[in-house]
Amino acid sequence: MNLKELSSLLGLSQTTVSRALNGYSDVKASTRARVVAAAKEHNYLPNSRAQALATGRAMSIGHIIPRTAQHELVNTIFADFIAGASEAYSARGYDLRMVTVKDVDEFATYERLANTGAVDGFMLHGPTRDDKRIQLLNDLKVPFILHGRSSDCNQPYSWLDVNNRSAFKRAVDLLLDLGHTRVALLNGDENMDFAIRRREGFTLAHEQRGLEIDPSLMHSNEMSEPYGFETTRQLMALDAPPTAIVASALIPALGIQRAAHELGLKIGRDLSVICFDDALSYFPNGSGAPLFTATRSSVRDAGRRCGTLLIDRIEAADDAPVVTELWEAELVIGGSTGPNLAGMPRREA
Amino acid sequence: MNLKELSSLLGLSQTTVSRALNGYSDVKASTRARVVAAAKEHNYLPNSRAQALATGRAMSIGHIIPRTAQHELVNTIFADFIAGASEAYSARGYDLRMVTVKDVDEFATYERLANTGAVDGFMLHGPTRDDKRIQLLNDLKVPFILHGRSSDCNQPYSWLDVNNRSAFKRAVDLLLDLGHTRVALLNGDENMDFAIRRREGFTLAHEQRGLEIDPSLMHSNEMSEPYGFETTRQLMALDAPPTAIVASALIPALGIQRAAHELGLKIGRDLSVICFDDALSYFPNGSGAPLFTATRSSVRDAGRRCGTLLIDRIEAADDAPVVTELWEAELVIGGSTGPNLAGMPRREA
DNA sequence: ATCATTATCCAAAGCGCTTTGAATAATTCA
DNA sequence: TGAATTATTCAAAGCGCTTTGGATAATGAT
Repeated sequence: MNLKELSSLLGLSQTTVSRALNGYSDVKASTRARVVAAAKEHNYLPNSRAQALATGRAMSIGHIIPRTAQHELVNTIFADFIAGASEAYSARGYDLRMVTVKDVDEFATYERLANTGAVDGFMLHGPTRDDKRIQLLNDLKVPFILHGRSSDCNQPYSWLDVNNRSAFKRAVDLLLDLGHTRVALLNGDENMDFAIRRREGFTLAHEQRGLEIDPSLMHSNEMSEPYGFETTRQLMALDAPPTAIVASALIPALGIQRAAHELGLKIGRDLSVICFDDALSYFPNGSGAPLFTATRSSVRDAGRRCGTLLIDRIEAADDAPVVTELWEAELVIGGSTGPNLAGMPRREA
Repeated sequence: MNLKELSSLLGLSQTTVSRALNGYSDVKASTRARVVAAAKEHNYLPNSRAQALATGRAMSIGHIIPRTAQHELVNTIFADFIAGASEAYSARGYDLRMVTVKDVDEFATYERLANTGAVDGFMLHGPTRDDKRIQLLNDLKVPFILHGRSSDCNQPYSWLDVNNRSAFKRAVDLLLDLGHTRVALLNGDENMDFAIRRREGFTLAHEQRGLEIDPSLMHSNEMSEPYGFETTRQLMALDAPPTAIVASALIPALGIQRAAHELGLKIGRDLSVICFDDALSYFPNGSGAPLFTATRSSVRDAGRRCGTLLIDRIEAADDAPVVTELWEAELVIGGSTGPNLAGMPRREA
């Protein structure tokens, strides 16, 4: 059933039927009612390809995921983020078009999707320092929003970010207040902007108290469980091991925990741990009381909000000013932090 | 730049330019070369909305994700699966259209996407016993494929599944061979078909040796870390606790591990654990030697293969026979399994 | 040299919708 | 009552591609 058939069935023009269905005010109420009823009865739905061509709107948002050997963006955090974004899209009649590409094709893919009109806008994941996608998309004049920010980028752009610097500063402050003096950092990949800012917060907290940071305590990598595990073993084998660790995510924190257990260290007593908790739905930070002390911000909520902001931009005038939103993470106290005991963790052979 | 502009620029008809670009043999080689060069030079790309309307092909695959209060499909496993599928799509020029819907709207959304021609086919996630989506999509005459199977469904359908029954049977066989007699099951949500089959394998292994299963050893839930943790605590508090556990995923296995540590039990000595390992890229089962003994099958590979099979079906004749593929999981021996010591795990106060 | 092929190219007709610009009918105003 | 509004409806022109069904020119066969 298409428009033509439906309208001839009703004895009306395609124009009237189309306008009736699209809520224009220039069709009589009784006519609209007839049309709507007939559409429902015959299960008529406008062909979205034709609609897209006629309106110039694809009603879809592009998410481009680069594939590389080492860097894996399709991860847990990403999954929750798009779940949130997708909720926002559905609510506004848009949907999510996801394409994974070899990293070398990434730019070309943005260009293709924009120039072929396959999408109305882009969601940008995992921005790096001075992310070149920003300039590209500004030049292409296509709406987009960053989840995160891009340090050292002097182009205008819209973003939503959690205050990673203050989150990590607060985490370190808490540990220093507890008497810890050797705090390790298990950061994410420091090509990523969020990791850069987290390191800044980590550093700032130390600086404000006039503390030097031992470079051997600072690590950066993809946030996997083995990364947490192995780095912790390495750290604890140092001549002066840390008494506390700040980790960039719950997953490496689990690795830290495993290493601690193996070494006979009790988390929260012999070793304090604070992690960033993205509040992933299927990977809660404990049930009830938080397992880990954490700086928490729901990445799913962020996705939902980013989706809404992006669609607002798509539907706004081309020259609408950029929007920015900075979220503060919440600091939740769990069982993984405690005072520094005697300046050295208790060791058991 | 559109077709019309490009062709007038070249002094050719739209027909010829279009056919040149689409590789038809009725255009002179030198003409094609000119056209291709000009297209490249002017950065011409056909408008995909117009193309979709003219060809009747959306070049996109639908993934519909229901949202419910309890059941969360957008999880880790799902993320890796779509990453794989998406690779297959990109390779064939398709992309992935994902929409999350309230569970009550799920069927209507399949219908809408199919009837509006927004997608060319569907990927079905997380099939249940007698999954009603199969009949719906068969009636709609739209290509689709299941990742998994649907017990008790007598409709024809294409699927790719890992042999969950044999995987769990082998896991239990191994434990029984090691002398364990009380083996617990931490299954996934038993509304899901994969969980049903895993339980069958679990049961079958016992039956073949004439062993009764204590119902209090069998659990079923969403596969989260706290689920593994709490269930293990519960199990170990029984009068006759199990000496081995089979878990449906790595994530609850981590919870098992945490509980074991808390109880002073050493995994692989006091408590044996085997889990199903979906080989998630960012959540490896240890690095190097496997952490857990596991039945392993890459869900990402499955996604890639499902994507290819689905596109094959989309591009094949409407009456092409269904395709099915059953993968055997690999059994990898890690450090989490060992012989049953004295029939009772060592307990430490 | 004539007719049948083959190689190239193109005009025009869709694909199924939205939207513009008018036409017509119904009301309102003076 | 006649002019001016206002309310409804519609024919036709796109949107930018692909594809059908010829044309026309070049080549081959007889």
